[in-house]
Formats: sequence, structure tokens, C-alpha cells
Amino acid sequence: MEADKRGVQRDLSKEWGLMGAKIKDVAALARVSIATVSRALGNGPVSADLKERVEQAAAQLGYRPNLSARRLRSQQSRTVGLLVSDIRNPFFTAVSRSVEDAAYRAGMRVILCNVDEDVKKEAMYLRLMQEERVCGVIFSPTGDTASHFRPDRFEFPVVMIDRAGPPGVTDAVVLDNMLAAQQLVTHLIERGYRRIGGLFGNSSTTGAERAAGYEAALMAQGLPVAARFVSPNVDAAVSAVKAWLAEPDHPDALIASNGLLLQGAVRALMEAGMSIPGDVALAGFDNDAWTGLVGQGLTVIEQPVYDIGTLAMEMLLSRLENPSLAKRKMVLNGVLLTRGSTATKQV
Amino acid sequence: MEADKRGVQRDLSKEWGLMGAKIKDVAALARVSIATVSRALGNGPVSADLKERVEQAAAQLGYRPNLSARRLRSQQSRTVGLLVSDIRNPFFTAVSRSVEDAAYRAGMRVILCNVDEDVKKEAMYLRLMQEERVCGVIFSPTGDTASHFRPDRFEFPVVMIDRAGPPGVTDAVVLDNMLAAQQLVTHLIERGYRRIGGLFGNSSTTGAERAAGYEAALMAQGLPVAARFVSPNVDAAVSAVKAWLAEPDHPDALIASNGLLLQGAVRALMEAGMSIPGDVALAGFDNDAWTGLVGQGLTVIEQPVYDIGTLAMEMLLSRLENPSLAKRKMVLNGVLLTRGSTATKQV
DNA sequence: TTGAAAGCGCTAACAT
DNA sequence: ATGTTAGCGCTTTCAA
Repeated sequence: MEADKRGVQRDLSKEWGLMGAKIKDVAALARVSIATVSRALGNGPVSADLKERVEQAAAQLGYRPNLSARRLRSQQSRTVGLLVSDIRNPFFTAVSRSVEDAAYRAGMRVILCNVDEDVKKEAMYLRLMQEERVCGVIFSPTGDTASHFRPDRFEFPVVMIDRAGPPGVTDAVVLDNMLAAQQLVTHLIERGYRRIGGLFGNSSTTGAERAAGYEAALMAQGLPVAARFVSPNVDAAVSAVKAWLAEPDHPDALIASNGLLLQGAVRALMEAGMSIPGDVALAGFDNDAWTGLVGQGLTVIEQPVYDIGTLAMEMLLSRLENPSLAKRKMVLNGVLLTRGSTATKQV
Repeated sequence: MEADKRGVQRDLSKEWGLMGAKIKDVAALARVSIATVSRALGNGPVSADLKERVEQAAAQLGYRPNLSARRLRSQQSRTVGLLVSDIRNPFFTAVSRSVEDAAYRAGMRVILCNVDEDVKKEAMYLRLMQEERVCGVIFSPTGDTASHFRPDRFEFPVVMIDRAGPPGVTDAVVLDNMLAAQQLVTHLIERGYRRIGGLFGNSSTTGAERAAGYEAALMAQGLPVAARFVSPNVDAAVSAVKAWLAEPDHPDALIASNGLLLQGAVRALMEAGMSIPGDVALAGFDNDAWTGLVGQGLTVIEQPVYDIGTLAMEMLLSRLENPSLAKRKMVLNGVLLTRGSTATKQV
């Protein structure tokens, strides 16, 4: 033991930033026990001079604690998982930034997983979250996962974002989708449009809710309903809208239920040589950066993206502190941004 | 606060019932040794019937191996880190998707970290990568990190993407930035533009290289050089371009060195009431989805985004297999997509 | 305040 | 082919 200590010290003092130093190397160099090192680097009670010695030794060795060992021993991962349905959707990148900010403020790490609207990947990632023993997961469920989700199968609490399941199953932070869609439709009606088509994602509760709001608003005015459901990606929207526009009595206004579909709608209209709003008015969800740059700008419902992430994280932390609390669903409101794409209809 | 967090963990395990089954529980239920369980679930030599029994027991208990324990014991994380400079930049989300695809094909996980063009965050994440004991890191360095980077301070190999440091320091996959910028400038000259301004990111080698190509192409033709450098974000570009346009002899064409700056330029032009390309022609980098939707479309250099991620991952894997290989830099070529924003100048 | 020692859950030598 | 056992690097009792 004595010999060991001296030997280590000799070897290490030569090296300037020896890689792969372990806690016992630091202990040897600082001539303290490994327990003292652990306490000095964590927040245990250590005398000032020992703490100083330990920190110096750690710095000299370039010591970095092994997180696997730490997590195994302490049984805490201080990590939350974030499963987003599609990383290419700016809505989710914005949310993930705020989740990460909030997590770091709370001293937690984030594992960001891109489910890519793929149920298999989603299941795989949920399994991974268990294997990583995360404290909790913020989750935007794909397809009908939201309705089938069994939180009792997981050892961590889940906060759903953007898409929620049945009430009382998990916590959730969502937009008031029905209201938002109604606002959009009402706005189009006020601007003089009567044949209003709706393009919705076919793989989320969000799409369904927005479709419901769309229908309700139209039926309240006795106007015809024409909702179409497609995969939530640009290409699917392009084909759907192109086909639609080729029909004789196509809509004179369109709403798209997320940023990707909205983008597809714009492309389809452009490729069909139609003007916005001259031939077809257009409105949608998500105030993605580009929506202000197309034509006279696109009218959209802006979601409070940053708040959604922050609130989801807060909800998760409060759930961790108080697991027995009743499940909560937080409903936020979007803001209608009126732009040129829904200018008053010219007759 | 500290006690709170520890308390939280204890409560959780009780509250969520299902105390995670461990390998010894599976062993007990299957009436085999824990080593047999480990082998049966991994790929050790196990007889068919025991393997069957183990798998059944594991399924029955909902057993999930503890990755921290596995990694600690096996001394390998099978994880690569991916540090991107800005997750809001579609270039990086596209790259991250391909990195992830390639990683999973190789049986590895990815930790995606958003550095947010912040050197402090970057240093923090590099530290984290060490603590996670990742096998390697794919890294888009911020600011002048690329030139100062000391790979010998890290225990893992690094492949830089998008931005490379001095030759021979790390592996890298980059675009031929000089050539691409020259192509853009040459194209504008051919289309009749003579006062060509350049807007470049001030915090990356990429911006600098593209500026160099821009200057070279102009000087070769004896045309005036007017390069400006700004933070690589939309708002900075908007202010810079607005101020520029207010000057008496402002450019009649502009190139922007990435998708974010290009977006800012479009906004500035629109807000200044200027037409593209009538008042000012515009071209840039990155074929982001929206660039085809603005006006008559924006002329851009398209990067092989998916390939960049795939190649970076391949390079990392080959480096892991053969650490002593000489450092390699792979240079890819962009493709010029000509669109309406650089239509021939009208006199 | 400090140190010795017992594991966290798992894999891999080494036995059988 | 299967079981026994020794740790991986760390945190955290328990003593002193």
C-alpha cells in the first residue's frame, strides 16, 4: 500500500494530463482516501485544505468521474429522456432547446431521441430509457401510442407534449388544438372564403383534434367540410394538395395542421402555378421562420414553443417530487398571426 | 434541495411499484446462474432450453439490463457523441439523422448535444463526453475551437464535420468551401452582377473559407470585394443587411454563407421593400426546404448533408478499428442549384 | 472531519 | 455448457 502510493505518485507527477485517471489515483496523489476525494469533488463535508489538495490533484491528473460508475452506485441518473416525433420539424427543435435549458437549470442531463414518426423506433427508445434508468421522459407520442400508452409499464413518469392521451393517464402539455383550428377557420370565413379545405396529419391526436376544431367551426356556419389526412411530412402533403387542386371544385382556401404540411401545401400551389391567396388562400400551424418569407407571408397559429418545453420540464420535476399527485394536463393557447396569405377574398 | 432529490429517487421506486428486476431475479426465476442469464441475453454459448427459460423469465419480470452497470463492467459504452453547433440549423438536424442511422447500423448509440454556438457549452459537453466514456465524438467546432483543438486532451477520437482544424490534427469531413463560394460568385458574375457583397458567419472556419473563395473569385475578375462577418444567426443577418442596404452604393447581389444568414438576408430585403433579384440578387448555402418557396426560389449550394453524417460515422468507426492510421480529411463537393433569385440582371 | 469497507448490477475469467 | 467469483469506479454507510 505504502509502496503503491509512492509508485503512483512518481509516475503521475511526470505525466501532465494522464488520461484515464480514476478516483484512487487522485486519492493517491492528494494523499487522502478515495472517500475524501468523492466528498471533496461532490458536496460532502471536507476541510478546506484537503479540498484544495484534492482539487489540485484532480486538475493535475485531468480526472473526470466515470458517470456509469457514479450512476450505478448512487442509483440516480439525473437524466431525462426527450422523445420527439420528428427532429426535422422546427417545432420540436425549438421545444428541445427549452427542455434542455430547463433541465440544466435543474442539474439534469437530457437524452434527445428522434423517433422519426416510427413506432418501432419509439418502442426501442422507450426501452432504452428504461435501460438508462432515466428519472423521467418528455414524450411526443407517435401514431396512436398516445391513446394506448401504459405508463404502468415504465418505471419513470412521463409528460406528454404536443400530443396527449386520454385524461388522467399521464401529465401533458398541449395546445388548445380545437380552439386554434376554429380560430383559423373563423378567420378565413371572415375574410370571405367559403370552400375551406383542411389538411391534417394522420398519425397524431393533434391532427385529429385540429380536424375536429376545423369541422366544428365550419358546421357552425353551415359550410361544407373537406378534411384530408396524410402522413405528416412534406412530400405527402405535396401529392395530396396537387391531386386536390386538380379536382374541379377544389377549395378556395386551405389550412394545414403543422409546419411540414404547410410547407408541402405551398410547394404544391407553386408547382401548380397558383397564387396565394389569389387562387387559394392558405393558413396553418407553427410560426416557423420561413413562413414570414413566402409571398406576402403565411397566416399561422403560433405556438408558445419555448414555454411548452419549460412547462413540460417543470411538470416532470414536480411529478418527481410528488409522485402521488393527480395527473395534470396543461392546455396552452396559440396566437393567430395574420399575414398576406389570407388577405380578403377578391371577387 | 439535496436531500429532496435523494428522497425523490427513493420514493419513486416504491411508488412506481415494479422495482426494476435485476439479473439475479431473472436467474432465480429461471433457476440458473446469473452468468447464464447474461450469456443467454447476450450472445454467449447457452443451450437452447436454458436460453428459452431465461428469455421467458426475463419477459415475465419485464427485465431490462442496467446500462450503467453493463458499461462499467464491460468498459465500453458503445456510444458516440455528436456535438452540433446549432440544432436550429436544418443542416445539422439533417446530419444528425444520418449519423444516428449509421450509428445504429453499427450497434452504437448517439448522444446528441446542442452547443448553441456557445464555447462554454461546448467545453461542458466535451467534458461530459469524457465522463460518459464515449467511444468517439463527431464534432462541429464553434468559434476558433477548430484551430485550437487539442485531441490529445481527450481519450476518444474526434471527427470534425462542417468545420475542420489544421491538417493532421483530427479526421474531418467538410465541404470544399472555397470552391463552392467561387461557384456562387462566378454564377453571379455570369448573370451580370458586379457589386457582389458577401455575408459570412464570424465564428467558424467555414465562414472564413467561404469568404476566401468569395474574395478569390472576385479578385480574379478585378471586381470589388465587400465581405461582412456576423454572428451566425438570423437576427444578426437581418440587422447587418438592413444597415448595408441603407448605404448609398450597396451591392446589387449578395451571398450568404449559411441557411440562417440567408434567411436573415431575405427578411432584411423584404422589410426594406426590395425585390429579389430586381433590386438585389441573392444566393447562399444550404438547400433548406424553404429556399425553394421564397419568391422565384433561392439559388443555393446544396451540401450532401446525408452523406456527411454517414461518412463521418464511417471515418470514426475505421479510426476506432485502427487508431494509428494517419489523420484523414474528406472533402466533398456541393452542387449549385440555380433558381430565380439570381436571374440575369436587367439593365 | 476522515478512512475503511461494503456493495450498485453486470460481464468475463476461471472452474467444473 | 454452466456455475462461481472477482471486480469495473464510484458513493455511502459505519467507525474512529
